[in-house]
Amino acid sequence: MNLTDFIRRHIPLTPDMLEDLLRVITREETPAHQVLVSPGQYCRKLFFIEEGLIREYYFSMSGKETTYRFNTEGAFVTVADSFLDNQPSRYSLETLEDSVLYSVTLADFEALLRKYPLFEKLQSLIQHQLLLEMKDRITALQFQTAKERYESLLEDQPSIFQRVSLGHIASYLGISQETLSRIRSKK
Amino acid sequence: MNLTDFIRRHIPLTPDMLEDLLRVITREETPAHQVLVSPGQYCRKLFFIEEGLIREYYFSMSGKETTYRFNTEGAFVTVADSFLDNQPSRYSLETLEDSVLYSVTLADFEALLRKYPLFEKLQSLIQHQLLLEMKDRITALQFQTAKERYESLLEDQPSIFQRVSLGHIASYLGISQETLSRIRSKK
DNA sequence: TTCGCTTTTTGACCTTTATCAAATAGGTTG
DNA sequence: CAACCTATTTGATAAAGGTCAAAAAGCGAA
Repeated sequence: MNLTDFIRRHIPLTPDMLEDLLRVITREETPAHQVLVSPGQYCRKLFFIEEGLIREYYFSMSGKETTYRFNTEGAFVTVADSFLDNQPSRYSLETLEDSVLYSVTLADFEALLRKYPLFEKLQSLIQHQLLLEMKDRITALQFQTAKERYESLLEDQPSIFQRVSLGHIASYLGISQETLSRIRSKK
Repeated sequence: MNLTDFIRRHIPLTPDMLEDLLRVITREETPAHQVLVSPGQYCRKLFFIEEGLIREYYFSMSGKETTYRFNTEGAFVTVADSFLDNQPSRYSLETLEDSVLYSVTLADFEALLRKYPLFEKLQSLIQHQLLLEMKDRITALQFQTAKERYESLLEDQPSIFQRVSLGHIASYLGISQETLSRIRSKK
């Protein structure tokens, strides 16, 4: 999924807009298992995934690692709290596959928004999707069983199971790897 | 906490802005245990709580009720997915105490944003706080124990325990009321 | 103060999930 | 193919939390 195609799905891109957009975005090819952001660092970029997979994760006080979210082709990714508020990140980002990414800095993105208010439509679209997804996630973690959450993920992002190791998926679901393995074998 | 005072904390309010603001907001005094939004309804208002407490909750397929969030004085409240995307709400809102609320419709709020771009600062402030809070909540539900989540709530919103019944708090924490009661007694 | 209602606590038991350890399966490289 | 490394599964046991039922505590109204 190409970034400009993606944008065109939601807003019409004039030649001027496209030119200014291309001026501020950077294309980068990143190998698998590359850490893009570590705890304490500033996440200064908003990424768009043209190809590949990025995992956002978190270290608990005990050093245990938990997957916060998987992002695949067509997704915008950043460590929101760090990027938006210019704070050191508590989360990490890493590629789990060879990836093709586009990135833009906050300043450039905001300049784009000011020059072409139409981009705000795109921004609010992304924000609203994110918000809805987070709400669903919270209610799921609150009252669904591990098996139900597993089945939801299987339905929503089936490809994840081919692309990501069980341990990462288990921590995303909030359960241990062994429990996930047992849920799977009973099907 | 007064709405205009709240706003003044973050952005300077000119007399013009204030006048236009007052023109679009409605003050309402709502008794306790009043349902403001039910599933299937459209949530057309953004509320500001001057006084009182609003609970946002959710019915699972089995009819079980889960508290999604508590909101108190100084908070902006709405059913985000319904308000922003003009969809029927899957969540409910109810007052748990006699409350003094201010409300504004989406159209009026957007008109205000267009006329005074400074209000965007307020908007993004609210959105960012919400986002951060939701992220924390997700990671907490993912890998913290019930006791740890209880302790976090006790630290972040101690007054909730004086104001809300245990059942509501338990579902907010993702545990049964009995478990919460046992956690409390062991302290 | 007592009755009735609601909320919270307690007890017994059961289910789910975590943890630790070991076995197995899969893949990669020499 | 063999050796090695990593990921996944399996088994045994323990801990956490759920469920159901009943008791106790709070609280308002008569």
